[in-house]
Amino acid sequence: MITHIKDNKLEWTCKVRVVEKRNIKDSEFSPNKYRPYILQDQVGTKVFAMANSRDIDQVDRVLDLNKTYNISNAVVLPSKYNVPPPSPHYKYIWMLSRQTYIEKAPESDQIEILNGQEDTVTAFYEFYNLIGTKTPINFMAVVLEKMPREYISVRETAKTAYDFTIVNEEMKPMLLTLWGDFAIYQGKQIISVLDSGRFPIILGKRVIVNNFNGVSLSTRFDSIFEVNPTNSKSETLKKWRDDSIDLLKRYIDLKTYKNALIALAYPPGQLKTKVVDIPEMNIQEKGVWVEVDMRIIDDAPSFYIGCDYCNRKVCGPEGGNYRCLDCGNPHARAEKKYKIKVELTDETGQIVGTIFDEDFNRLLQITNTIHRSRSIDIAKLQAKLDEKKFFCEVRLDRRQFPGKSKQTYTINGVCENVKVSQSVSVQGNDEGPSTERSIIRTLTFDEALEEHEGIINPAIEERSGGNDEGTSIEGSNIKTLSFDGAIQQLDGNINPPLEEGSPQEKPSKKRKT
DNA sequence: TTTTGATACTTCCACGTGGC
DNA sequence: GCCACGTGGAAGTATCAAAA
Repeated sequence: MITHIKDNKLEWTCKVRVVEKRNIKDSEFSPNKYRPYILQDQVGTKVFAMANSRDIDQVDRVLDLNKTYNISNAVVLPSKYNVPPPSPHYKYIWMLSRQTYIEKAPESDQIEILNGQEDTVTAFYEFYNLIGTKTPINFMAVVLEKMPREYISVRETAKTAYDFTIVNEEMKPMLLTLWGDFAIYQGKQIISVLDSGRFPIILGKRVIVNNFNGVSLSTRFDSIFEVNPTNSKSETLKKWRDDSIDLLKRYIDLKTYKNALIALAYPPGQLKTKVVDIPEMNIQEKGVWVEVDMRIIDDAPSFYIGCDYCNRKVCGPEGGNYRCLDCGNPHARAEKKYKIKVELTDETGQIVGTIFDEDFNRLLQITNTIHRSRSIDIAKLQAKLDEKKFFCEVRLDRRQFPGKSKQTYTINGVCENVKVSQSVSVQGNDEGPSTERSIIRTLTFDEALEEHEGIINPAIEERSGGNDEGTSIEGSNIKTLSFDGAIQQLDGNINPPLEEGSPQEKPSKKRKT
């Protein structure tokens, strides 16, 4: 047992499983490098082990993740630092080197993982409620593509960071940002799989949920990843992936990651805040949802020219191709980015906020106004907005501009508030079981398609895929976006996911009222 | 030799000083 | 001697990446 090993005076052998291999790191106080490992014995005690500069490569070739070894006579040192060890009662560190006797245990004699709790995978629909909480979570997903951003400008420096779009088996899309070493090691590994034409499965541990792009995942210093993990949980996801390749490719073309907020927050299920209460609330990280009328304040939609990926302004011609110096996007396209001021009103008060490009385009889609038209008639648009109520997420804008007199708000995730004929639910803040999941409701962006009442369509299968006029996505027969973020394929040649727990499978099992 | 973020900002506390 | 207050360093914590 690990707990019996406290010095180097005795000859010892201990059977352990490699439960974590962390990335190689630079030593804080010397020019050396080290690689940390976490080993676990049969009773669940964990030990922090590491290999140093000149031994890393050799030790690494022997120790495989999730395999069991008999390790003898490693150098054992007391931990000098205040950082909690992986098992609080064992404050020693094992130094692994070329002198360490490491023997692979036979397949019949492997240590099974004992601790279920810390390996629990968090479901995507819980992510929205975890924004800004810094809670480390685990997740498993299919990686769709690498996004063009190469780095993030943090203050005066550019920090390496790669974004990937990922989806789960409910086709909920979102971004995963790998910072620093994670971009260099795991990022490159993922890219090489993607480059070979396959979509890897990724198991991530101890990542946090951020509000970038509405909702996204981001690494912490101690995050770990497994690309194409070999455990039983991943088999189901793998099978689903292999059955859904065409749908995944379609998702890439449609840039569905831009719908992450609507997909993961599920606006109809969110608690609505009254407008009058907003100024009193701290809503920087995760906003609050309101149910409002919308009035456009600007006479004409204002815009700027910016990077098609990171939205940052560039002083260049619209349509130009360039390298974005703000995010490193090597094939950036200078696009018109809309930005309009609107007034949101409910029965308690009103508030002024800004709607940026993505949500402005959503507004145009909702009102069936021609996408990216050269001149948008605000009066006509307003007339269409007047017929509707909207769900929006409101966040406090923490940026201070010169001459900014009062607090401003940013309006995200704009979608139409339509009557929901059946009650639907979403995972709330309570710790309810995950089976209390909503059924898919389809939000139509194409008003002409059906009468208004059909905008929420409970029965996807009943829809016919015939009339494609007015669809907002050119050359595609996809025309609806569910609140769950899944673009529905209507011609039926792709099977929707029907895994256990998928919304279609058990539409109304346990619904909250 | 070798240790799980770095940094900017905030809060806390010991200590010094001056007034009473 | 006690208290209020200021100061500096230590300790703790919040932030790091939206768009003008």
